[in-house]
Amino acid sequence: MKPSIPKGTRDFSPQEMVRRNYIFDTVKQVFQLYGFLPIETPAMENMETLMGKYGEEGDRLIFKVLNSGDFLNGIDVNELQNANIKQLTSKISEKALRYDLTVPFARYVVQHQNEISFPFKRYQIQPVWRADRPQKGRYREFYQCDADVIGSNSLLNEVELVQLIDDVFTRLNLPVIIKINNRKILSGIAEVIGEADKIIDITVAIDKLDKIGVEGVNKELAEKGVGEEAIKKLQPLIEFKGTTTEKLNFLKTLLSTSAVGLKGIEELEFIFSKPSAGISEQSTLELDITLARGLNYYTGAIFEVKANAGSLSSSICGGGRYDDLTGIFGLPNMSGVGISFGADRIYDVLNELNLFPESVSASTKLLFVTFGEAEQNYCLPLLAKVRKAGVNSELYPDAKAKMKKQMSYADDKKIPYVVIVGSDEMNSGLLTFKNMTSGEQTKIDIETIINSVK
RNA sequence: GUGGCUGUAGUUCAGUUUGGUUAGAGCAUCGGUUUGUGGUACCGAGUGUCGUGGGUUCGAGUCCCAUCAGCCACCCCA
Repeated sequence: MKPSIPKGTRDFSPQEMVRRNYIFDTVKQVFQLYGFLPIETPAMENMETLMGKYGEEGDRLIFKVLNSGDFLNGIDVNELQNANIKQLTSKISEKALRYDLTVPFARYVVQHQNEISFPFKRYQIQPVWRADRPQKGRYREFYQCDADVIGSNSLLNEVELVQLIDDVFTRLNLPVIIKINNRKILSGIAEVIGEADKIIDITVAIDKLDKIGVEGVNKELAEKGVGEEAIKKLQPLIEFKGTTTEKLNFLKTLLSTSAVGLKGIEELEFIFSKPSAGISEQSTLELDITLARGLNYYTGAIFEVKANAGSLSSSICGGGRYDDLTGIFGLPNMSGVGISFGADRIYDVLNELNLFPESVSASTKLLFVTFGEAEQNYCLPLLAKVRKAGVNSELYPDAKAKMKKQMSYADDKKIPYVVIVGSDEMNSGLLTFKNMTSGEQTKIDIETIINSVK
């Protein structure tokens, strides 16, 4: 059998893991800096926890887990043949792999509401799974790094999240463009053009503007049954260009008859008025009226971040405010706002742009090379001493291995120093100490070695 | 769910156009030159059901059909 792994999944070798940890560590540090606390939730959730939260497309992409044991128990042949997939699925599968971290978090909050003091700021870094067709920047198993504040309506949370995003990407040295919009504005627009019930179709179409252009958007709108008149009304909005202030003023006129729309504008004005605290020079903050985001549960601000360099055009971070995610689980009036970093996509971008720092490794510094068991025994206490001094070190384990083999091992592992021990060294107590970068070697005692390696 | 491209050694690929003897190369791995010296040198070694199944043919890695897998794009998304 030829070994392989499922489509869309990957192994991570040491070099990749070191780099991935660099991303996770950076994100985690910033999360903690902003006062978020960690939680974890199980890989699997009950099916009904997940279904229906992500739209129709989302349901299709949820990985279902087959019931254990005789999963066909109680299913008759007719049912199998008539194949109402949805109904059948619910009978043979009660669990599913989590699709994101936000919905499990909402479930967690409801379930643990009595232990939590609100507002609750949590972060969560775990893999999620989607039964999507893999392609560039898209995997079936990938890590999300989420930070959410729940139980607070304050728009200051939105402001903080923008700064947090900026902080993370500044630390990663990655120039990004942070786009903001507000679902209320999109609702207002749908309302004003008289197609309030088509809000989802309209936002999805508008979202594709920079990809398929004005004509493409209009075509899609028409296909979805949006009236000609309504599409016409939409044009000035789609084509509008200007500064943030200009955009907001323009929207105020356009949405003057929509209470929701005006509320959305007010919220955005607040957010844009605050971060005088500062976005770093390498990041751009932009109000993008066409930003929509597919997830159904967003109700207020929405965020999306794209790398300002490199070939990956999809978003590397996204989020928004949801007013009633916990309502479905029985806890109403609990507003939350959060963002999610896509670690794997960030990795791809940093990798392409060569932005990983050179020295992100904590590997072995010193290797003991010996000629046999006697030498190994002589080295063991020395090894313990070196480790006690806090130096990452190891002893080549196979006593019969040739020197060449041991030296190659050090070289492959990029171990900077080697200590060679044979009978001479054991007799004199002066060990051969070799600097693998310069090739120089000297005979010194173990204390001197520790001091020069530290 | 829709469309396009690609499957040959551990890996990256050549060979497919125009069917013809024993299917090659780089890298990696292992061994040796050197029983106490790596990264540079030289010598040597090994591995393939040519993705799978069927068909055409005297003969198929090469042509045809099916199937599976991977990649890319759409949809959607981190």
